[in-house]
Amino acid sequence: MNTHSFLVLFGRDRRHKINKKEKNNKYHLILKAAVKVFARQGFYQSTVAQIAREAGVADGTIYLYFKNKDDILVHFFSYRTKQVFERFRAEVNKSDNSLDKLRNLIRRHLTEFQRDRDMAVVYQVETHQNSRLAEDQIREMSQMYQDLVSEIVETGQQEGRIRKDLYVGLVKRFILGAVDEVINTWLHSDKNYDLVSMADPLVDLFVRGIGTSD
Amino acid sequence: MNTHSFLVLFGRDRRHKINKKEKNNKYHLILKAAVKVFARQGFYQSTVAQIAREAGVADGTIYLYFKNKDDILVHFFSYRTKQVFERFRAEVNKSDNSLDKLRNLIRRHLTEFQRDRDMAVVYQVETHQNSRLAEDQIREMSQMYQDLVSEIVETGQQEGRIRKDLYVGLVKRFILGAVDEVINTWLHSDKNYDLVSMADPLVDLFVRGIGTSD
Amino acid sequence: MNTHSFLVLFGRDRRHKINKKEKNNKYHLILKAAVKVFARQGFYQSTVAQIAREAGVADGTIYLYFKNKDDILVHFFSYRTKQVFERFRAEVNKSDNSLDKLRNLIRRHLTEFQRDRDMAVVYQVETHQNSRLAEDQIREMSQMYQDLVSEIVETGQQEGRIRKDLYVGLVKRFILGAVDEVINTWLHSDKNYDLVSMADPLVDLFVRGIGTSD
Amino acid sequence: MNTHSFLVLFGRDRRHKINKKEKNNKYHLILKAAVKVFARQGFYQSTVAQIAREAGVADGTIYLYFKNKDDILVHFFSYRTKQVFERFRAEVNKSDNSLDKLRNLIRRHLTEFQRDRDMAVVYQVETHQNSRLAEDQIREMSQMYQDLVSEIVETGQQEGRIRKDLYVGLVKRFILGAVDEVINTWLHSDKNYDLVSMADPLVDLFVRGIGTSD
DNA sequence: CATGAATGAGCCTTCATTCAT
DNA sequence: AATGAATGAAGGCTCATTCAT
Repeated sequence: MNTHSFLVLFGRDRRHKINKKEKNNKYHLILKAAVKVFARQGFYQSTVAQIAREAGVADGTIYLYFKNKDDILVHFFSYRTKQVFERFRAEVNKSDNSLDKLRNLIRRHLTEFQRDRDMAVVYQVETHQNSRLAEDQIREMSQMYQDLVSEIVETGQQEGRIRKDLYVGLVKRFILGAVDEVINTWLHSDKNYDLVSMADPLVDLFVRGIGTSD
Repeated sequence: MNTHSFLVLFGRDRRHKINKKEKNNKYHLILKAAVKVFARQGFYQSTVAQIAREAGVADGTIYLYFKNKDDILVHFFSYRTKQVFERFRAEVNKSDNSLDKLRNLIRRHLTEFQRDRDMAVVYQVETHQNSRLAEDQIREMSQMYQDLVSEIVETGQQEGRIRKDLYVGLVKRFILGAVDEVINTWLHSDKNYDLVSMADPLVDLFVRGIGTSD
Repeated sequence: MNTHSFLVLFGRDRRHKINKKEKNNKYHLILKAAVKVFARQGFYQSTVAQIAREAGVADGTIYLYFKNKDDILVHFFSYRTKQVFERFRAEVNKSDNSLDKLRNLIRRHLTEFQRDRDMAVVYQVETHQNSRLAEDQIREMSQMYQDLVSEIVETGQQEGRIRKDLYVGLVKRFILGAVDEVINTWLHSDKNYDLVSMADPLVDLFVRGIGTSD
Repeated sequence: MNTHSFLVLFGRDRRHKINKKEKNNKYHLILKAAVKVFARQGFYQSTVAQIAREAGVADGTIYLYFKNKDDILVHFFSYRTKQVFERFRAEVNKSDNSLDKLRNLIRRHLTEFQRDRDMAVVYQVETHQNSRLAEDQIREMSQMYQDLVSEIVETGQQEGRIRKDLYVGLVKRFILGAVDEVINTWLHSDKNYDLVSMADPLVDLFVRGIGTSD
């Protein structure tokens, strides 16, 4: 007996809630199917019919949950990706040490993107597009990430673990860019290596650079 | 015997020369127009008619120089972008010192992408797509870039300027990723700052990292 | 034996009455809502969902009272409009004098159409359509109207008040057409004048024409 | 050898003109086909595919000549119907006598609408619609017609042939309405009688009315 | 070589209708 | 009886590509 049947048997009066959940389920069902299709073929190469087929619903059903095709992408960013980025913050907060914060962030980043490859692909593509359909959502997430790095750098500088002569704006791009590229390479590879194992070497590069100390 | 066969028999040489030149001109004309349109609207959002209008030719003319719409993008990568990447090599060769090589590479990279913004946009988008129309070309260029970094790292290690305990494969992504992100941010900004000025601080980060030495 | 059969056996009368009344209520509710929506947007531009919303019922409920969308229009004509046209007859019967009959008819016509603007619009549109969904109903009403005019003319001819050298078939169209156009103009105006006030001048035109007597 | 090949052989220098005409022809071809389909099924029941088939062109070709489906109707009114209404004016100008002017107008009206039945149907439907796609064009034509009637009435009043105690605004609707209804009835009949033969009896009704003189 | 009118496959979206609840 | 989520057929429109001139 699983959680669901438990609710059915003992939680009858929660009927409305269950319905709510089922409705929610279809929303998520379509969203997940859409991201899968987008990941495989790209947004513009994907058809609503393909998404519907992937989700196992009729074409028209899509429009009960999303305004139009574009809207699916917007929802993906404002729901799924935002969710992931909020986990990043939680991870950073787990430690007080700046370098641990950084390591936690990178590890989590790679972990989440490895776990949900479809999300990773769509995220990569869309954030590098010029005319971004989910412009606002992307900007918001980017800001969230940069704030985390800012916080890490500031903490590190106070601790004396991070250099004080840094242009923080550049550090943000430096870190995000490197992580993105590691993910991007993984996505275009055969993916038969562990993405998360890149975290520690990467952090090492961030902190110590490639140069010798002298 | 019609007009055409007359020219074929008696006007061959002259005709061929003129055609060659015109063809070349129009080929580049269309290519440039296409990249401009792609940069503005994305590949799939751009229409052949728009490219033709931008180039000042008829729609049908496009098909005298390119097999189809996809082919334009392939040509862009195999012609224009390859050209740029070859300049990177030349730049790296200008110095014997590994860190100078690196600095030269990054500077040239930023210089070229700042100079031709349309190319930059199309390059960014296309290299992050999953289903890459110009798969082969992109792979080739990526390889070219990575070879440069490999060479720099090896040189540096021999010189004692670059750490020996590095996973070179990761260093490549580390560097390319950071540069890409700096460019990407610039492309999505108001572009009223000098991209090339990011080169030296970036190289400094690559070499020394963000950590304090102790 | 279930709840339903219990009611069938012991509660027949009461149940039927209630149902009949509720059904009737909802039937009229939907019909009125439909006409309102049709008047605003035209039949084909109106959706069943809009009608349902306007009536405050669920989409599916419509189909408990009407076979399909077309059927609503048919019912409108066979119920509402027919009702109106029957009042015309009553009005004509109120007088024995042919010209009074005519005046009463025109007045009533304008009065009813001014009172129920939605009906007026739908009637106007539908009677001028080529492929009439409510073909039979419209034909029947048209016949009803023409019979009234026939009767008026015949009475008038016997009284010596109406010319005997008339092609009665044409007179019918002459009168109905003029009234229709007066209504049509009113419907497309700002409607801030009294439609009924047109009755007497109109009857005057019907009777005396625009020419001088000599 | 047919007409076409004759032109090809001997009429070469008219090449451009022929093209121009053919182009024009396709515009008219589609317009005519569209009106035919609209007349048969109504605007909203007609599909672009049907129009294309009727015109013998591809669906997409429609959009080379018209912005969208609505635009076809607008063009119909601003081109074809306007043309007809301008002939009305010419006809009215043919005589100086007010009653002859009126007779000429009515005759021409019935003649043109009998000649082009498709136009007649579309005109009837569209002018009685509430939400008129060709609102402006219809208003303009209506005005044109009313101006003609105004002119006729004024002339007649000066001549002493038309009563001076008339509300001219009503006379316009009185006349147009009756004519419209005569046409409307004809359109919904088997059309095996001559519409134009209604002109004289109708004018007689307009001028003398149905009443006896005393 | 160059043109651009014509094509028609394909896609997004709407909406009348059904049916499980 | 009533609901409204789900369906899927159908239609307007776009646009890459062709080909007669």
